[in-house]
Amino acid sequence: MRKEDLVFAKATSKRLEAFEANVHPLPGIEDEEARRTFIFQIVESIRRIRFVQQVSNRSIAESRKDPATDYFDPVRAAILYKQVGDIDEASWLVFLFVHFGKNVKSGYRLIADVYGRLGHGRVWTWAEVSKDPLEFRHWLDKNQQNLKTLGGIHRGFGNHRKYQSLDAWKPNGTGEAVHTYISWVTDSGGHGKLFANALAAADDNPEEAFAHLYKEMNAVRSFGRTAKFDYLSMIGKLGLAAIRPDSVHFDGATGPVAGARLLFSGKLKSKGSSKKLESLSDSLASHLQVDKQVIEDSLCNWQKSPTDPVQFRG
DNA sequence: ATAACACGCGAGGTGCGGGC
DNA sequence: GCCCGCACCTCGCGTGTTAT
Repeated sequence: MRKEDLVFAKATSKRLEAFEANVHPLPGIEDEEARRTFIFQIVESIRRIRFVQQVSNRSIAESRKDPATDYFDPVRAAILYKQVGDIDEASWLVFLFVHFGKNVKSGYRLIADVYGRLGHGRVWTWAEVSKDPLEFRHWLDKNQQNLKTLGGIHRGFGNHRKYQSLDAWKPNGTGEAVHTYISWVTDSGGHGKLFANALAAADDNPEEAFAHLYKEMNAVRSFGRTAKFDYLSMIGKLGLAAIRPDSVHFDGATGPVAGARLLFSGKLKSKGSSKKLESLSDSLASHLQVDKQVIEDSLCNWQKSPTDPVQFRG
């Protein structure tokens, strides 16, 4: 661990003790090994979540926007578009990033080849795709097989999206997800207005606006708990809207809930509603002075091996 | 050795019914 | 009405096994 991480780990340790004394016991980390591992996971989560901000502060090559090159990176591309004030294109890239994810083997190849129409000239920019979503779906339908295997190159979804289908017409396929996303956004008149409306409804409270959008985003087909949370968190981190997770949002989660169960009850199997675990986790985030996403993320990773610090992969 | 195949599974999603 | 738990669905991936 780097020096500043150690300083932070020490502070976190103190705050955990205060939480145990004043709010709720943490039987899951009574064991010293488990406690060290949990703190380690928090440090790791913060590092990953800060990564986006750090990248934003460095200069980014223009080729990151180009799906025809190996440099294509949807997050860096989104940062570049945001820097020139193109909120629509930046947010659209965040959507693609969350929908397809980053595959362990093929990286962003699937996003690049959907966004870049398999290298056939034009790009499915927000302007193009939102103008005629049906045209996109027909293109997707025609290129199902090509997207999967053209040139002997495998293109896959990321681990978080392993249940997602590339299908253009199925209710839970990519076509429907893209189409419902476009409708959701254009119904408000674009991303800028969509986010502005949410902030206005929330009196500019970043957490309330997040909660508002989290509910609204049910309109996007196949975007469940994880995708909504990741999308809106990323929109916030990139500064595309001044929003921030209001809660760990445990509704329908498995991994993070298991982590919370273990932390707050000491057992993986125990009674106790996920609503209760959710509010305890939210409270923990506040006490540790970290973003809700940090707790959500670290609980999930910690629970996989509670006494053994494993570096996050994939 | 490499490809084709089979199988179990997962930081998931949706819908429904029961309990409060 | 909210919240919970459950059953059932989904689909590509990793892993191991069998066929070339």
